[in-house]
Amino acid sequence: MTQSRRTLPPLNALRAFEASGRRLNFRAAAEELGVTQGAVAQQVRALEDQLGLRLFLRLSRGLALTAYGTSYLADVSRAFDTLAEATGRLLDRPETVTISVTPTVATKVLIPRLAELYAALPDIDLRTVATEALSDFDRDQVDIAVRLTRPPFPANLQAQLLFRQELVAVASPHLVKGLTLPLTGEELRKLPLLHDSHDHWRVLLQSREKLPGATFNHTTLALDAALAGQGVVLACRAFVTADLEAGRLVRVTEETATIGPDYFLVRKRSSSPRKAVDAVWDWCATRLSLP
Amino acid sequence: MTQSRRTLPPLNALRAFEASGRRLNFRAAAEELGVTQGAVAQQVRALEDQLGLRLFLRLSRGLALTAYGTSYLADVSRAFDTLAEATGRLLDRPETVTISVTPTVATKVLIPRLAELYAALPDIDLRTVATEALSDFDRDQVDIAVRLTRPPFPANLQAQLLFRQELVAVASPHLVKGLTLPLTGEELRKLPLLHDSHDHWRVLLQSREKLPGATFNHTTLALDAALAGQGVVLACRAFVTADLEAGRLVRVTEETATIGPDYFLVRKRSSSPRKAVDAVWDWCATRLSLP
DNA sequence: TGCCAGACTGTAGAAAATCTACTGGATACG
DNA sequence: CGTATCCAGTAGATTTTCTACAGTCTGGCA
Repeated sequence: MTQSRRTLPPLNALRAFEASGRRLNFRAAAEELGVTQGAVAQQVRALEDQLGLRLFLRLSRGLALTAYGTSYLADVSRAFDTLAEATGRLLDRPETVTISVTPTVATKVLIPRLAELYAALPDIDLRTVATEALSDFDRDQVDIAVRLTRPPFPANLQAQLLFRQELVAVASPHLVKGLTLPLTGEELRKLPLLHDSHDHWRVLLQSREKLPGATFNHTTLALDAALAGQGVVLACRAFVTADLEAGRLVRVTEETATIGPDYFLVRKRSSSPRKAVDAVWDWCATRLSLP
Repeated sequence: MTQSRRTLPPLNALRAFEASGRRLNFRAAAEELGVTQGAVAQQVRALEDQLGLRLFLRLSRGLALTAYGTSYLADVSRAFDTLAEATGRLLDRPETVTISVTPTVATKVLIPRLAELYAALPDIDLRTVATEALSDFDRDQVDIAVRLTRPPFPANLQAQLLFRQELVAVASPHLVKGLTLPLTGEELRKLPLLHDSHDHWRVLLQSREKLPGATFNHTTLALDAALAGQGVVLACRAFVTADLEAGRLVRVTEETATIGPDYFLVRKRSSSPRKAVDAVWDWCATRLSLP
């Protein structure tokens, strides 16, 4: 078997034989394979030559299989069917699309819209992977990512801007009850400030010093704290839109600061686009960007 | 299915994947396939690219199959096994060798030596086809032929002289009982002459006229008539050697006439010689030629 | 009968796929 | 740390494959 693996006939010639045997006509087989009649005839001739026997009888009008050809065709067809089925299964596998996002994007942007995604693309099984950083599309079997990045992008990546980091200062309405909004800088500094690992307060307040206040390693945690009335958090507008609309948070100043880098939808360019990935990509591009 | 036949991945890439998956090492797979490591890696990369998913995890030291790779490998291996088995069956088929000869050669030369052939090559199953003319090696699935022909031969044919047409006049000893051998031309003309379709008597006797006597459409029939004492036949020495040695026939004159064309062993040149055919060819070349 | 259409064969040159030969990066092992 | 052994990636060479076209053969048709 190992032996015969090495002496397998040219596979493309086998494919030509299989098609020709099914159609009993080189021209039809050629059409099916997308080549010319001569190419198929040549391949089959080479195969017969290598095997040292005729697979077809050449009739004046078409082909007929020899006894050898008939039995060989049955086996070869079976093998190609196996390959076709296996490949089909591989490609038609449950349309799982894996999206890799930061924890904050997951909590604040993606998860709230999952129901909508499911309604729009019911056949797609989305796997959400929340990690701080994406190491490798292939290794992690990730189809699409949302990442904080900036151009230029490597040629093998496709990237589309989702939203910029438009920072707004927000707090629970309970925290600022009795104060007039927007707050002045003076008033703001008196409130507890909540920090995430990006520490954008210094940018917004143009402060050189380290500002006091609780620190969280994920923006989403700082936001949770803000929702709980524990302070004012500076967050990307995209992450708080829903909470603002629902009145769970309020903007405490009118200032905004847009800083880089930006949130991009990213994927690897592939020569064989998967429909499900395309669909999720398109959905993300429209629904995850700010209106 | 017809659909997926068209979208089958590149077959050579599948073969590279199969070997790599078995060995879990591109270099080993490359060696098995007789190419370089780069070639295999390239093929596998192209396959993964087309399928749009990773089949292998590239580890620092070798490869590991992904989940997709594992299940795909099983199916692809199965398909290649099918092909290998089918091809093996086709090539290891009972070693039938077909030899096409004229009826006379069959009766007088080949069949008397079949036992010897079987003793020399017991694993070979010889199929003897006796026909007046050979139309087509391929069409008739003929491996070797013995034919009356003359050079030059087409480049795709291999030919080897077996024996020339050395005509001798023979008769049953009963027919010439009482006569002194060799006969004179005079005496010869008084005996019944047996004719086959070649009608060589006119050559030997330098006769312009049509000579009288029974006519047979095969030399072998004329010889049978001679054996039965019905006349004198002019036949190729090669066809009567055994009967002469056994005393069933005697030469009635000492004259011989060698005429063209000659008997040649002929076969089609093939890029994939079959051992059994080679063996029969060699046997014929030595055993069927005159000593 | 003569001729055309449609089938395959065979071949030379063009086009494409594949391979080789490297360079380079990563990791395990002593 | 240096060495050996993986795999990745690339450019150019090589080989394979395809196309285009000329030939041959045969059946059907006027």
